[in-house]
Amino acid sequence: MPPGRASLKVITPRVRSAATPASRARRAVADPAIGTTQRIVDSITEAIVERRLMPGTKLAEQGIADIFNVSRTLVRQALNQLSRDHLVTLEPARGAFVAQPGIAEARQVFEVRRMLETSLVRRLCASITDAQVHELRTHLRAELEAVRRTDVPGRTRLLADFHTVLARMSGNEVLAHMLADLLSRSSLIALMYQSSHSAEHSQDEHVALVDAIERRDARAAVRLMEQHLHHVENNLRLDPRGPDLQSVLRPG
Amino acid sequence: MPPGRASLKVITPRVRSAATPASRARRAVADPAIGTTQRIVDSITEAIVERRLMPGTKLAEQGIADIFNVSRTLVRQALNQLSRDHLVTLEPARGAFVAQPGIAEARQVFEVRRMLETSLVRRLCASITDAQVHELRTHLRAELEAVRRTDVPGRTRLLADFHTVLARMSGNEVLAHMLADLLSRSSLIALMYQSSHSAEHSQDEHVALVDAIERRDARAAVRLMEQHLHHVENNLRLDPRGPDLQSVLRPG
DNA sequence: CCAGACCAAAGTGTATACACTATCGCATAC
DNA sequence: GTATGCGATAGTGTATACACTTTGGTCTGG
Repeated sequence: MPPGRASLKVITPRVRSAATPASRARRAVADPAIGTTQRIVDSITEAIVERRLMPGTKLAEQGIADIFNVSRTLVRQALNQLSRDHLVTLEPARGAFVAQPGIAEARQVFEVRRMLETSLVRRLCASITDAQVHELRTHLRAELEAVRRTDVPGRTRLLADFHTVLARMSGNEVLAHMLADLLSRSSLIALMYQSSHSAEHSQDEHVALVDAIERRDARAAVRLMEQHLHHVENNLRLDPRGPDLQSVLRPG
Repeated sequence: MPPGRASLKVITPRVRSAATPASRARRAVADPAIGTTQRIVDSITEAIVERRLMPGTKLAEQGIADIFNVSRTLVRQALNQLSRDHLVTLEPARGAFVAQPGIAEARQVFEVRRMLETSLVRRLCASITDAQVHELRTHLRAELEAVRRTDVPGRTRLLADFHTVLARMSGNEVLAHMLADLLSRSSLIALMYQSSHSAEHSQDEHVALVDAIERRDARAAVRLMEQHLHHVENNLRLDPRGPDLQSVLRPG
């Protein structure tokens, strides 16, 4: 424990400004005017998605508390939230661990994503504006650049963000929240079962999808989204036998 | 505060059995071998869905803590979970209140339900077994009885449970969880904007839907589910002007 | 009589204390 | 040599303590 902590007692301004629950997991450190607990959640989320915390890693409360210079109380709150996001698993009286989604869960996540995202693009074809199409194009350019310069963490984030952007454009926040949940779980899944899925391929499919959306061709857009998600899923190592020893050997 | 509490100190057995996170909000009181926090969550959930706690009601931590004979710590955990379920709203430094979903949120919830549940029934038509159809029929009979004897809380619960049962039958737990979330929010919404939607009508539609599913007629099943959800939504008082004063007059 | 400042009571936010459980090493028995 | 049991340590689960914020009422000045 760091010395000389008693007199510090930094009083957080604690602004009550909407708190924007949508903007999570971006810029973890040094973000004032946001809840302390949320900062911890964001920090851990980022660490997990960026592969700095591997699945199965134990997250000891006191350790995290020391890092953030807070008490275990806030860390527990953060871990609780993360467990609701399915990014960590809470085992009673044993502690918190970075989640290890099993094969079944992975398939289920992708199935629900297909359900939601196909409906999403169909809806978007009817409601999207030219400005929004332009925004998508801008995003696609950023993706392409990240892929070209093989910026692995950047392209990973951008390729996932593409789906988040689509969800936000629907204007349906309930949908956007649920999809955000599924996307962070997908990140963990990709991380565990990733094989040789090429980023270029995903990027190409994103472009084709936006083309269809721009044409307001709902039928094609739905088909492209469905294919895209199938491709991503099928490029994972989700064979029953394989590197899933981890979930087989779990204490349960 | 109840007297003579110091020496009680009942030690909960704290069994580590799976904890079945799916089975929530059923039989709140006196359920051993389940977490204390979960008992509080279930209890409040039940109270909200059964209209014993009206939207906007303040949920003071110490008050709840006294009722359950626990410390505010556990109550806070419970309230945090409930806020993740969108059943209560947490206002910083002001407290927890039973949520008051606005009109926009209501429409969004129903839109996402249509996305998920139409896909759900399509999928069920391909995978459902005769035993599962039988289970659905049994549920429909229970609904019918509750409607016939005008058992209002019972029929409300059964009509909502119908959708939960469908979700569980898909075998997709991720989907089931998300739908459970949307259903509890729908309960709150119905509670706030309920007009004259007749329970008989919903029950009829459930029967027609199961008929289509039994025939494995995906096209019809999807259409019936879509219509059903539209009917439920359209029978709410979701006009911009109207009894939504509550959300208009909210402190924000 | 109304407006604004001030004060007390109540309630939330965070830290800390304490009880209990799991884990791991080590000793002992077989 | 392996297995079983015991004890020390670390870590989680819950309660309590305390600081700060909100809130409602009262008092004072206009």
